Amino acid sequence: MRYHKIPDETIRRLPIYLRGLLFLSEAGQQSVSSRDLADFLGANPPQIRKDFSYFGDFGTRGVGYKVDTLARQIRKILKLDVVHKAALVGVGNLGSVVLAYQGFKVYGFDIAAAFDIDSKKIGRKISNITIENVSNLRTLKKRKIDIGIITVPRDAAQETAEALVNAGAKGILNFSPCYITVPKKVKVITIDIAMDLARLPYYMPSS
Amino acid sequence: MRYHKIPDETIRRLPIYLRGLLFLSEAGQQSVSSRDLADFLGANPPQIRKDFSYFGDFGTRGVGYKVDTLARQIRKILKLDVVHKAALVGVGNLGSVVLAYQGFKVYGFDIAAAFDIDSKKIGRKISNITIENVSNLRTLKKRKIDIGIITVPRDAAQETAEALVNAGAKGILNFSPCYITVPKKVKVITIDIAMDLARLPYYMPSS
DNA sequence: CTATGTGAATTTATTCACAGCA
DNA sequence: TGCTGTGAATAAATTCACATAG
Repeated sequence: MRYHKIPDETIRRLPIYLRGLLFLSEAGQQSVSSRDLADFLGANPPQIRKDFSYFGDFGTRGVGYKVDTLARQIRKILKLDVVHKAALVGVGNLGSVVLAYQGFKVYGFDIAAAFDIDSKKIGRKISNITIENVSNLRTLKKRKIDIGIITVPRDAAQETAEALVNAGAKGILNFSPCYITVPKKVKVITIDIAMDLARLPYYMPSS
Repeated sequence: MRYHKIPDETIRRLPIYLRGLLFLSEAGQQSVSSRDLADFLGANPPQIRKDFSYFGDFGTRGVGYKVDTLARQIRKILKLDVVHKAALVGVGNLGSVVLAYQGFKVYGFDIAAAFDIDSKKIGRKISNITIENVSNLRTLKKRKIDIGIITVPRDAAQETAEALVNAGAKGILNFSPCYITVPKKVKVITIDIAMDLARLPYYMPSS
């Protein structure tokens, strides 16, 4: 293995591989070939092998990959091998669901705090998290929280992002349907499910 | 403009452009340059121009693009200029939120039906939709519903997909964290927000 | 003078074919 | 023999530079 710049597309796929490996591991499978994994995930084998090869020789020729070992390697590459604490801002409909969602845990995420601006919500508990006033955001650094999850209405997204960055957030998961500006060192990933749905008809046969 | 195969990446970006244009339109802006739109969306100007150029000459040199006209063009390209009826299967936590979500309407989507397997839920109403028994799925074609939204637990995702395809679905939005197999003519888009969150730490400075 | 539209150059990503190791 | 790892070939996407139209 020689030095290669790692394609962003490879990074985008690693969580998918990890998801599959965790499933196979739960199912008791110990070893998997690139072909089997590809079939399981709807991917293609050379792609998988090349993606892994950027990081080292993870497999055994003639055999395949050890499921658990590979999962651990990917976790490490993605820096998911340490717990990341996150704070959610905006406990409305969507925010409540994200807060209650259990699917983050397996990737090492712990939503450790929730904030809202509505005094009627403050003090209430959802999924064992007490909702705090947004003015408490400044306590994030002290609490070792470095990820922000934005589930406020669109108009408030930019200011929320800025508050999170000021409070020390290094990464932001933005559920508001808009672009937000942050300092370069902060990584933002925006999720807008309507955007995904919106390209479905293009690919659908016109009947 | 000559013939070009249209990149998938362009299709992926069109909804983002549309989102921005709709916002600008609401704000009363009539005209926009590729530079302004790029600034607003966090994109880059030549990219935007090239993307549009695949479909025709939408702009005016020296001036820019007419916001409303361009929005209408993109809608047409994405086939969002007709109403698409969708059926949601699995009215749990996530399903209820998706059902109540108003953000799809602006792109011409109408969640016209909801199904669940739990008899306690059947007959209840959410967002003016009465939850039906999944056995009613076979009525989809008659009701001109051609999009399925899967919000069932992972174990039930594949069978739900098959039921939807049998009922005539041409496109599926899958919220279950797994790959689902369908006939080639059916387009599936899978959304797994944990996948997006999972690549955030990789890009975050190690502090 | 401004901002689009686009061929050409460049960069990035995928696929292929097969050498190499268990 | 089987499946990985990878350089080379191919394909796809982005960026650039600038001719062109308003």
